[in-house]
Amino acid sequence: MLKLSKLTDYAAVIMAQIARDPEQAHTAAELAVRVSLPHPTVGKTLKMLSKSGLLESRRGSHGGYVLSRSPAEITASDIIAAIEGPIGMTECSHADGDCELMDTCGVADNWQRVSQAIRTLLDCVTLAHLAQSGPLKLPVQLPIQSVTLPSTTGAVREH
Amino acid sequence: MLKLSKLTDYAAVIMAQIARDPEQAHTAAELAVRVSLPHPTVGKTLKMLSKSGLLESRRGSHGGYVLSRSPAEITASDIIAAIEGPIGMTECSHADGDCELMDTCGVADNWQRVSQAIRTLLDCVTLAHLAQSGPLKLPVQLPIQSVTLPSTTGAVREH
DNA sequence: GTTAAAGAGGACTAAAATGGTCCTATATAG
DNA sequence: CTATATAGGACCATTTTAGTCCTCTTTAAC
Repeated sequence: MLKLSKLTDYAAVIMAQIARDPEQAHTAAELAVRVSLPHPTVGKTLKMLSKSGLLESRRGSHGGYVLSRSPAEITASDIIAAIEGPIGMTECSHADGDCELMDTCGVADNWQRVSQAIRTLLDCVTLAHLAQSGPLKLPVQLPIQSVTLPSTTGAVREH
Repeated sequence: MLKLSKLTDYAAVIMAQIARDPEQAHTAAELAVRVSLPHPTVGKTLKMLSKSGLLESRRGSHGGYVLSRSPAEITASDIIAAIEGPIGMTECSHADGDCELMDTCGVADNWQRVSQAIRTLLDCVTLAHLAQSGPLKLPVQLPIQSVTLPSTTGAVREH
């Protein structure tokens, strides 16, 4: 399924919520109500986002969270990485290269390229995009310039 | 992490192994040795791949598995979907729309666009690509023509 | 100062997904 | 008839994930 974890999903929703009112500081309690999720869970998510530097927190009375950068400067990659750690399709796509199947694997290099392509894609999607309420009519080509894949004779399929 | 499951990883390695010698029928036992994985696990993976139509099986003595299409016509999407089911980053990106948080979510549409982009990307990666042993020097631009994202004022970041 | 509101940090539990094994049935070649 | 394979599940152990809770610290207001 290549799915995001629930917490990551929550994180995106919460970040979008904050992005729609970026001046205010938002408390966990308030956000929990807005996104219809339990307070402790929202709190946990906010802590993670804060710890990875996507949010800034103010403690004490009148405290809460604000975005540490503008919505256009926070990417989907950032949010995913904040909750799930480094983005990669395989263990070996980022790790310290201690996969014992390296020699019999034979596909590691190419999976890494694909992982890189997905990272690039997610780098292009900003919180500003995500926070937009409805689907927009204006299509924009996604630039994936930095992505390269090995060429096989005619093996790129057309769809 | 946006990670593939181990079984999917195995599936890719196994498919690549078969793709490198596509004439022969390969038994689970033989492939298990080649990819240094336990026989039962390889067997399970092969069954899944066979059930989704990526492999054809011949039972009985002298049996085994062969690709049901050429390596250039089997995509990474196919392999992932065979093991993990439909590709999508969120529950709602393919399901029957019964997410109870729909109204407070506000990001569903855009996640679905991103999911679609990843699907398109993975559709462009074929088994022929994956089966290539080493990293290749010939870079090829990935065509992501069919992918569109909502446009926000200048919110697409350059990298 | 005291108090109330808020986040920080971590421990803990319950539930779900995943990985892996094994068993029985069925098909096929020789 | 027998040996060799896959088909199809059942099953269990492990890991991951989700979710809750408790205590500590910080801050603002009175």
